[in-house]
Amino acid sequence: MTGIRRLAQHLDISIGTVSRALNGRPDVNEETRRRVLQAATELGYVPNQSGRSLRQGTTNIIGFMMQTGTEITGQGDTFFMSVFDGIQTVFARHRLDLVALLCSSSEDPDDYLKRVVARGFADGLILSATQRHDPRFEFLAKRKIPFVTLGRSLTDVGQPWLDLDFEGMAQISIDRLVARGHRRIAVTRPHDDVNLGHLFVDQSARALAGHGLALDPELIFSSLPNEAGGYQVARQLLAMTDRPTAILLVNETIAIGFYRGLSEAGVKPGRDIAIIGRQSPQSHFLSPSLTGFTLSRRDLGIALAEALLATMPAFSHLYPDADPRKVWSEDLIEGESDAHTLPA
Amino acid sequence: MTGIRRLAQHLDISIGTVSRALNGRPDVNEETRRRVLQAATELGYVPNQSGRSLRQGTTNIIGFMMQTGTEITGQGDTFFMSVFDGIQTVFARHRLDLVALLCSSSEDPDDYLKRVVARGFADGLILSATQRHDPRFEFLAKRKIPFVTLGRSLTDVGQPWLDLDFEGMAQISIDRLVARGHRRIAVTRPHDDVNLGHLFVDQSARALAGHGLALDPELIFSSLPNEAGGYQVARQLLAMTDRPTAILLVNETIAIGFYRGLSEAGVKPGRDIAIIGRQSPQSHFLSPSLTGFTLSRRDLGIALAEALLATMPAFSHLYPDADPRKVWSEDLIEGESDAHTLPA
DNA sequence: GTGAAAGCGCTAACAG
DNA sequence: CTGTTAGCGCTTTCAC
Repeated sequence: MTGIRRLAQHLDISIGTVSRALNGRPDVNEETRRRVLQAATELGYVPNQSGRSLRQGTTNIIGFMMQTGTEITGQGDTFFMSVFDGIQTVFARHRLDLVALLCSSSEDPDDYLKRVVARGFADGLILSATQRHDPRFEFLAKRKIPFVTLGRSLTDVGQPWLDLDFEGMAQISIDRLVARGHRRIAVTRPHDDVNLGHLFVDQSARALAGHGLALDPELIFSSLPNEAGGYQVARQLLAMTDRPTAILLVNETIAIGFYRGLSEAGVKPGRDIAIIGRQSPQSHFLSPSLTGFTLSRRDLGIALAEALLATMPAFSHLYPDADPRKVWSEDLIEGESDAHTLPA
Repeated sequence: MTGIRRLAQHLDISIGTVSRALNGRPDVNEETRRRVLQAATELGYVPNQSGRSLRQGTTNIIGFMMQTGTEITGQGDTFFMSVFDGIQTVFARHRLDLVALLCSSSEDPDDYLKRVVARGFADGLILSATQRHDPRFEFLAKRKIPFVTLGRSLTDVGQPWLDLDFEGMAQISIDRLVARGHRRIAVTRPHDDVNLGHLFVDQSARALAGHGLALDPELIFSSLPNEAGGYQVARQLLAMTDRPTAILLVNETIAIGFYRGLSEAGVKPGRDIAIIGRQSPQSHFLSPSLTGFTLSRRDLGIALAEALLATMPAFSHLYPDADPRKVWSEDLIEGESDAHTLPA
C-alpha cells in the first residue's frame, strides 16, 4: 500500500476525497481538508508525477533546451543561470518546475527535441541558440506544443520570441564610432548559423551605409563564441596590413580573449583601437574598461516566462498583455575601450 | 486513438506485441518486430514517459541538481556544460537522459530535493555544491534513491562521491611557494559552508605546519566564488599593512577579479605577489599567465556517471569496478604568476 | 509467438 | 460533502 491509497487508509477516508482535498477543490469539508493536509505533511506524501501526468496529460514541467559542450553555448558563464532565476520567479507562482533539457553535443538537436516531445516530457519549452533556419519551430508548431524562443529566426510559425536588440546595438555602436572619426570598422560574428550573427552583421552594414561607408568583407571576423575565439580574432586582426581602427564584439565572452591578444602585441584598447562589446561578469574586470551593452538577465528570464505562459491555454488569461514578440534593448555603458577620437 | 494503441491498430496486431517488439523482447517474430519498428519510425511513435514510468516505476532520467542565480554556483555554466557532456557519453549507452534540476535561489535546496524525489522524477541523482553537513544525503539514503555527489561532506551515508583533490592542490601549492622563499601565504575560501573550503584551508594549514609555518587567520579570505569576490579579496589584501607575499585561489572564477584588483594598485603577479589558482577558459587569457591546476571536466563527468550507475541495481553489473569514491587529482600548469623567488 | 487483461497512481465524473 | 469507479499509456503476466 503506497501513495494516495496509503494516505487514504491512514485517514480512513476514500482516495477521491484525499485527492480533492489536496488539490484545493471547493467541495471538501474544511475539517477533512485540514486532516488530509496534516497527514500528508506527516507522512511526507507528494503525488506521484507519473500518475498525475498520465491522468491529466500535463507534467507541470517546462523545459529549457540547451546544448552541452563548451564551444557551443556562446553565452558567458553565468548568463543562463541568471536567466533561469528570472524564469523561476514567474513559474513558482504556478507550481511549474523549470528543468534544463541537456542535448548532448553528439546528438542532433532536432532529434533530441522530437524525443523529448513524444515522450510527453514537458508542457512547454523554451528554446535558445535559434538558428537562421530552425526546423524545431515547425515541429513544435505541428505538435501544438507551447514554446517560446530566446532568439529570432527566419523560420516563423507565429511563435512568441524574445531577442536581444542586436540591430540596436549595431546601430548605436556604429554611429558612436563614426562620430569619433572611425571609418574602418570591423565586426565579429559567431562561426555557425545562429541567427544573431546575421542580424548583427546586416545592421552594421546598413548603419555604415547610412554614413556613406561600406562594411569591408575582410573586416567580418567569424569566431567561436568563447574566449579562445576572441583571441583568434585579435591575432587575425593584428596580422592585417590595413587594420581596422575599431571593432564590435557581438558575443559576451570573446572580449577577454580579444583583450589578451591585443595586449600581447602592445595594442591598447581606447588608444590604438576602439572596442565596443557586451558587458558580462567577466568583462567588468577588463582593463581598460570595456564600453559595452548590458542587460538584466533576470528580467529577460521573467519576460521569457511570461511570454511562454501567455501562449499556454491554462495560463494565458493571467497574462493578457504579455508581449508575444519583443526586442530587448540593452543599455550602453561607457568605458575606456573606445575613449579616443581619431584625427580628421 | 493514440499512442501504442494507434500503432497496434495500424498494424492490426495487439498492443502487447507492439510493446514487446519495441522493447526488444526475444519472444517476438522477427518479421513482426521489423514491421513494428518500421511503423514506429514512420508514425514518429515514442512511448509516453508517464505511462511507462507508472508501470515500471522508473523514468530513465537522471537529475543533476544545481542552484540557479549567479552568486551561488561558483562554477560557471561552462564548467558544468563540459561535465554534462562527459556524463552524457556514458548515459547515452543506456538510453538514460540527463536533465538539470534547477533549484531556484529562493527555494530551500532540501525542500526542492524532497519534492523532486517524492514526485518520482528521476531514477538517480547527482548532487553538486555539497555542504560540510548536507542533509540531502540522509534523505536520499533513507528513500534509497541512487545518487552520487560531486564533492565530499562530513555527512556520510556511504554514498559514492567524486571530488577534486583540494588537499593535493593545497599541499603542492604550499610546498612550491615555500620553496620559493614565501613565508607569509594567504588562502581564499568560499563564503558559505561548502565543504571544499574546509578541506582546502585545513590542508593548507597542515602543509604550512610541515614547513614550520603557521596559517595566519588574517590571511584566510572568504569570498563569493565569482569575479567580484576575487576583486574584493584583492582590495582587502592590498589594504593590509603586513601583506602576504603569496596567495592560493581556490575557486576558478575569482582569478579574474583578483588580477584586476591588483593591477589597479600596480601590483604585478609573479613580481610583487605570487598566485596559484585554477585554470579555466577565462584564466587562460590572464596576463601574466596564471600558475594553476587544471582538469578534464569531461573525464570528470564520465567518472561521475559511472560511479552513479555502479550504485544502481539495473546497471551495477556493467560497472563492477567503478571507483565508488575518488579524489580527482589535477595537474599544475606553470605560469608566470608565481615565477619570482623571494630573497632569503 | 500472440492476444487478452490486470494494474501502476492518480484525477474527474457521477451517484448518492 | 463523500465514496465509487473508469481510464490516462504502458508493460507484463497468463492463457492459448
